[in-house]
Amino acid sequence: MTAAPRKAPTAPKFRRRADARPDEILDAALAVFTEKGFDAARVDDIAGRAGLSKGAVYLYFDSKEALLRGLIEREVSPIAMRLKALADAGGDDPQATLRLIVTMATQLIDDARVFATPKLVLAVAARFPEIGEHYRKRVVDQAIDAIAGLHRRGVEAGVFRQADSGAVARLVMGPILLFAMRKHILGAKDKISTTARAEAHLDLLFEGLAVR
Amino acid sequence: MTAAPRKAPTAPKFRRRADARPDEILDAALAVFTEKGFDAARVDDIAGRAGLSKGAVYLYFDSKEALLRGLIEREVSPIAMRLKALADAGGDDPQATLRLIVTMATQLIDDARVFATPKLVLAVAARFPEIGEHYRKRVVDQAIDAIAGLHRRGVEAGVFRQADSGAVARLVMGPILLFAMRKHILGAKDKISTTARAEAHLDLLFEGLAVR
Amino acid sequence: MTAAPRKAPTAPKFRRRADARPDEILDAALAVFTEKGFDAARVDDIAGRAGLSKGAVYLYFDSKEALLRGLIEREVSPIAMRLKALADAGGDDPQATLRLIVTMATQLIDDARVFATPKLVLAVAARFPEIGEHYRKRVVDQAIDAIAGLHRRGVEAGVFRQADSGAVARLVMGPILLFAMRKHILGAKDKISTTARAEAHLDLLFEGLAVR
Amino acid sequence: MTAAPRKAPTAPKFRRRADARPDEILDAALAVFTEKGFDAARVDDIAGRAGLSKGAVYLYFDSKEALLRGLIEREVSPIAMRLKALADAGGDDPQATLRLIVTMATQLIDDARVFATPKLVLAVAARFPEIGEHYRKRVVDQAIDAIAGLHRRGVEAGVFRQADSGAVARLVMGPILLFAMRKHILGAKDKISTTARAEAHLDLLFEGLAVR
DNA sequence: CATGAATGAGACTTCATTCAT
DNA sequence: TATGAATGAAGTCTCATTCAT
Repeated sequence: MTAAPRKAPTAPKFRRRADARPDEILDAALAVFTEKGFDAARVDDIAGRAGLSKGAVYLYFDSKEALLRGLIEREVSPIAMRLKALADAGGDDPQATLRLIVTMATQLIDDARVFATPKLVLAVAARFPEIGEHYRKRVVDQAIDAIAGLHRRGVEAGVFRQADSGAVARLVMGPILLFAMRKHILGAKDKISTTARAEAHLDLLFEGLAVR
Repeated sequence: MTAAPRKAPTAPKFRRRADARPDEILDAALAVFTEKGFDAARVDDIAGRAGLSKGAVYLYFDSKEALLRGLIEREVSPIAMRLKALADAGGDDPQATLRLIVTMATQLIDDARVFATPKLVLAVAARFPEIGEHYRKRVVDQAIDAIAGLHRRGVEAGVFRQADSGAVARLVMGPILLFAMRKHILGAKDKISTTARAEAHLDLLFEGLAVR
Repeated sequence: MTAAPRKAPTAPKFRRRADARPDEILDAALAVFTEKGFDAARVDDIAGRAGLSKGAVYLYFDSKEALLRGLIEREVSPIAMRLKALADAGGDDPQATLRLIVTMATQLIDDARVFATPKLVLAVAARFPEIGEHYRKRVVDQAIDAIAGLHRRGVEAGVFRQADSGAVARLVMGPILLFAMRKHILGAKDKISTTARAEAHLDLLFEGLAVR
Repeated sequence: MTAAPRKAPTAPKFRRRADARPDEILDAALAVFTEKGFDAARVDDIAGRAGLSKGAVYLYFDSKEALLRGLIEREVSPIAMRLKALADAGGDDPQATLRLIVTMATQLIDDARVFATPKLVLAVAARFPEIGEHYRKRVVDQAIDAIAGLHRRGVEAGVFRQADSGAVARLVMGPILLFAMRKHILGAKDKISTTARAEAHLDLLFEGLAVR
């Protein structure tokens, strides 16, 4: 609805920064959403962190929800792309490729900023199921499929044992996710070196548990 | 884990064991919180689902947040207890115990009601870090420790290969969690039989990936 | 959207007044809407005038617009009913009936409270065309039809000259409306006695209408 | 009454006689105000419809309210002038003059653009009483006085019956206003030819007014 | 114990107005 | 002149919380 006559607002304190704005706002939104959750985050906070007034945010995004969706989309796209590439490439030495993937994933996900989006998606998925689903399809399932494909090719090449490729993918990704969740969501503080962790994971992956 | 038992089914709808109330309210709270998230859930909804008026909820709980904390606590306690038992017991046949654990965990976590609390905790942890931490300490880390202990004893017994026990625990739990997350939080619909899944997981766990 | 944790509000100062509330609120709404117009009226004002807090208004009405619609409806219904009665009744002495109608209408519409709703409708119709249309159909056209019918019956009875009944109706109602508009909307202050006005109007009307 | 004339149709869209601007803006303002009402109209809309940026509007008008006042003033002035002329002139044949007035007024007011200002004034008068009053004094009362004067002179000339001149004026204008209001404000759709309507009105008018 | 009317803080969103460019 | 980014006041609506009954 509209309103009674407005008083003269004070002049803007800062001047335009052109079209970096949407991205800056999304950065701020990611930070605040991740910190407080979607609902508890106030648009004011986001605006403040982006160095803008509340109203300015609405110059670029229609609503708080649009902010969330735009954010997820921005974060999802490049990942999805990289994963697609991953899925297609890396076939000649499946073992080495898997090593690389595990090492990199372990390292990457250790970075709070990298895990910020997944964390947010997890928190928000109950309230916005399509966001969760979208993220799954474009990221989680993409990753799983990439690893499953890698496994299948490894089987064909005779370097991987015949097995349920989906289970393999979960065996590869699950532990990494579990660690990230404990650390970034549940506040675990344990300081294990990333490389050690990756090594231990790979070791188990390749050797299996049981003594033979 | 869900609704409290009613005494006489033919009894008037309004008379029940007075002390069942708090539990019924927590049941309702869990349902609504899980569905909508903590912030979006309205106390009114919870009251309604519990068959009470909003005001009545405040006879049993001081605040919405108290509802959340009480809920987590109620759900955490029995699990923590069971996990403690698990950690202490099951030493004589580590392989069989592990099989049992994986099978049961896979099965249990498939049930949306069982995963409701973890899901809620994940969603709420950014806003209430102590809740996340509490849950981690009493549940996640308990489970990890239990499995790690099992592994260590298995190593001593010569049935498990020497390895980083924490990594083993993650290898065991991670994939189960990953699957649950995809299903219950990210809305995945794939219908794989639980037992098949448990089997595949165990197979990989015991055999390792690489051909030897 | 929802929000951060709430502080404890102070207790309600007044106690329930049961189901007179909606009507009291509509009274207040009519007053404030008429005074300031729909947009400039603040729900707070309405609530205040009804002796309630802002929030309480929303216990009874979904939105400010619902308030407006509810209000119009409440005001329209009894008028529509009376007009319907008018249309059906008063056939035996068309001249006397017309005298009565003009006198009463002139008198009634002189009362600012009576003209408050038409005034509001006029102000609001551009923004809410259906409200305008609804009011027209149920009130304005009803009145016009009633008078036109009266004229037609008068013609049949031989007491009114043959003429376009719609034009007659406008000749009867138009001047009354014009006066009301000048007074209640455009702030005219002229103090002509209502009866004198009605007489002058009737005089002009009958000199043209009556058969000679 | 509407868009200002463009010089060369082939000229660049951006160059026009600089002083046409205010008028173009007022045209746009009238359109938007009439459509949505004063409060609901956004300065942005007005600017857009005038082919300018929001900021540019403020180069010509101090505020939204100034826009409204300037608009009313612009629309009022020529009418007021014409009415003054009407009042002074047209004395020799009062009957013919009245015929002319009724016919023209009926025709004119049928045009939505002509009635746009009265419609706006009606909608806005509750919020800005001075505007309503100003409009009444300069337009409504001018018109009434003109007709009343015409009547008086007609009485002196012996062609009109002795009567309350104000009532006569209302009898002349009221029906025309009523029809316009139904059509332009309350959305009535009836398609009666203007001339037929004027004739019917005049017929009724003269049968009562004329000396016999 | 239970109800539900009432409160009031607070958050989202809109938009008149300003001003550097 | 003209633009359009930016501000911030203000208003609608929601909902946790309270308390008379």
